[in-house]
Amino acid sequence: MVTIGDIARAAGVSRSTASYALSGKRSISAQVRQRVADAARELGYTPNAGARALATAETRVVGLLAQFHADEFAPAMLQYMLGVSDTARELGYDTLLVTEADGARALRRITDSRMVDGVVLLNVAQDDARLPLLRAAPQPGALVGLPGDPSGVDVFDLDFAAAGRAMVDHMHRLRHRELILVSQPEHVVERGGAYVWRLQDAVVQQAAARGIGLHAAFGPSRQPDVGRDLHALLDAHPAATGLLLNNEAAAAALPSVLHARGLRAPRDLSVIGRYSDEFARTFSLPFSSVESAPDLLGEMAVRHLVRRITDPLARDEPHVLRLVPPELVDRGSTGAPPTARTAGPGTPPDPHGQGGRP
Amino acid sequence: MVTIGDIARAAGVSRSTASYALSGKRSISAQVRQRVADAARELGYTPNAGARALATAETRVVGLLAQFHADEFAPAMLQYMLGVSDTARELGYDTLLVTEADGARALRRITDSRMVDGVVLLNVAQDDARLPLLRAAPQPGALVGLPGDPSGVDVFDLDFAAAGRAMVDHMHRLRHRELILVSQPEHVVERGGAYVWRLQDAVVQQAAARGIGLHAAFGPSRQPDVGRDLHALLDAHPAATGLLLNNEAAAAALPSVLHARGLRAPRDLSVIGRYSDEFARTFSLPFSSVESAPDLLGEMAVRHLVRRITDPLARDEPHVLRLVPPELVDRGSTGAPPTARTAGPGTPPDPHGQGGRP
DNA sequence: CTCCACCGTCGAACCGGTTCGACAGTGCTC
DNA sequence: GAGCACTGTCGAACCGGTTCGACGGTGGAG
Repeated sequence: MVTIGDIARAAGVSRSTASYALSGKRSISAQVRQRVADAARELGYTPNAGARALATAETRVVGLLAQFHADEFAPAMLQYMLGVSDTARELGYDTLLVTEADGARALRRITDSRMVDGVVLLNVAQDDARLPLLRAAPQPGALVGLPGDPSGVDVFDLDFAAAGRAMVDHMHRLRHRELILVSQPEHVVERGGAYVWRLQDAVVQQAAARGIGLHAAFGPSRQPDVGRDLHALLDAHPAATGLLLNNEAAAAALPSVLHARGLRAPRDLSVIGRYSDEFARTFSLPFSSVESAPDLLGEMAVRHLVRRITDPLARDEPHVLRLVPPELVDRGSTGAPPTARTAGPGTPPDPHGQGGRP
Repeated sequence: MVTIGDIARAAGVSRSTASYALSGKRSISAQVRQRVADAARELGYTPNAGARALATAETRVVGLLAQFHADEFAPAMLQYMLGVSDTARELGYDTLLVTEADGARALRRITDSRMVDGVVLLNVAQDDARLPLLRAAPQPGALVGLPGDPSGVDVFDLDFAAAGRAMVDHMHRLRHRELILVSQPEHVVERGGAYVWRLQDAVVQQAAARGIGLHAAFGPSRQPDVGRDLHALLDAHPAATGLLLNNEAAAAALPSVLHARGLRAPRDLSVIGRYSDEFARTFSLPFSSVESAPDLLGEMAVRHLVRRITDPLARDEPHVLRLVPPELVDRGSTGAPPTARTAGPGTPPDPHGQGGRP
């Protein structure tokens, strides 16, 4: 391999001069600078990353810790990963992807060995085992996902509570009186997927405040369960005229379910999901949704992370906790409720009698 | 940070002795070995990755080059990535994820700077710009995807030709006489996505050999185009009784299309896709499919790559080109053809008159 | 008892960069 | 014309590991 010594020899200068000529950290005569640049180009010189890391104590690599659980919807994760990776590259950083099941051990490995200058954690749980390690690590960290204790790191997430309220309010404005909410699988909640109940609690509260009947359920993340469960929910609550989905798999399965039941949105049922526009287009999902903005969140996390890495002043700034406001993308799947959801006989319009607002 | 010098001092030995005690590359007395191990554990010693890379000329990192094109179906890529990443970790390697648009430049960067010990290329095109660079690089490389010239690297891919023949033969055994094939968007082919025409050519040939009528079309990769195109195809070829899909987006959109037309598989139309079982479960796809085995392919690529990295004998072994045989996963979406696909009036059973086999 | 082999340990060199301090040479000021 | 500041370059040290060659000490063979 070609080293800086080779460049120096070719340019007829010392190694240190070659280094300064390339980095520009000291003034170097124009002739020497040119000779060094020419030599580097001709010999095809690329600095050895390990040697540079050793000398400068920085690697220009960020760690990306993604955890994949069997009961979660993996494809949604890809968009976060791309947001992180693309932004990192734009800022001159490479991305070390870690998908190890034991995220805490992996985090310790890459931080202790100084493989990375900073770390982005995806899919952060309420009480995330990786967090204490990250706080103790010498490298800064940024999270996508809000943990119970956000201290010591920069946190970025969708404002799930506001998203829940926006969903309910949208339905309320259209005069819906009874809604179904399908959340993520209960396992996700048990594991600490706080965003599930952040949205759910907000939906429940806002529905109560608006005098709207609400049926909240956890949905599976896989077929055929998720389709079966959707059928069961619609069977169980025939008076519900609106469906809120905080579950990508349920959204993906819903078109088949609706068609099987001869229902159409928004004629028979209004539907709002919570997923990205990219996701909707890729999977042919015709439902309005609260944009989850994975690429944006990944990008924000990396930008803040890199600022903390490179700007010595930024290292001691107070940590940010940024919840991006939800944006409802209208794909025309909501409208006024039908008088009764099914044309079938005897379905009462409001069997729950929760009444309207005063 | 704690270095091997700290360990050596704590254990009362020299740095070299500490190194040998930890690596076991020379015989060391049991007492010293124990003292060093204790010191390392108590002080929480982890070797500095950069220093080790500099000294040993290996990083224990593999590069993963994934290219995302706007007109391709991104989620399918995730499974390849996980296959690579998980297997690499199992073998003691970390994964440097590169999603840069200019894959050739990225490849040069990570190989020249010795950030990686080897490279896996995903989504390899017929005439892939990254390939000449990879052959010239000092690190070994493995591909997922078959290029025009597979020399100098290990290649792993699904046997798309065999997959095409298997699809046709399956339909032929069920006595279908007219089929539609939906491939990837034409842009994918133009860019060099050889797998598209490897499957398509095989389907065309095998159909001709079996005396089956075939309508081959490129499908878009996004909604709403893909749904519209499926409708148009079914309109244009009312006599076709079987549908072959080499296009994930089309498979994802098909359930809605079928329901909208009042068709059911396999009663009215037999369907075979080409995607992974994981993919089918995640996206609620009820169609039989040729398993594309992304995790397996990623795993094979990494295993061979690591063997070439670590085994000095393996470096000079002839390169392998492994096409894994297709496996048809039966989800019950194929059956005998109906006498006519639609119950509507006047659809001739075999308007193309290609006739059966002798 | 001597010689030799082997075991366990150490010091030094090396990997390929970066950076600090020194210093020769130049041009300016007074 | 002496003193000074500044510019451009160099040598050496350092980052934190690994590894080579040397060497003292021990035990066994002859």
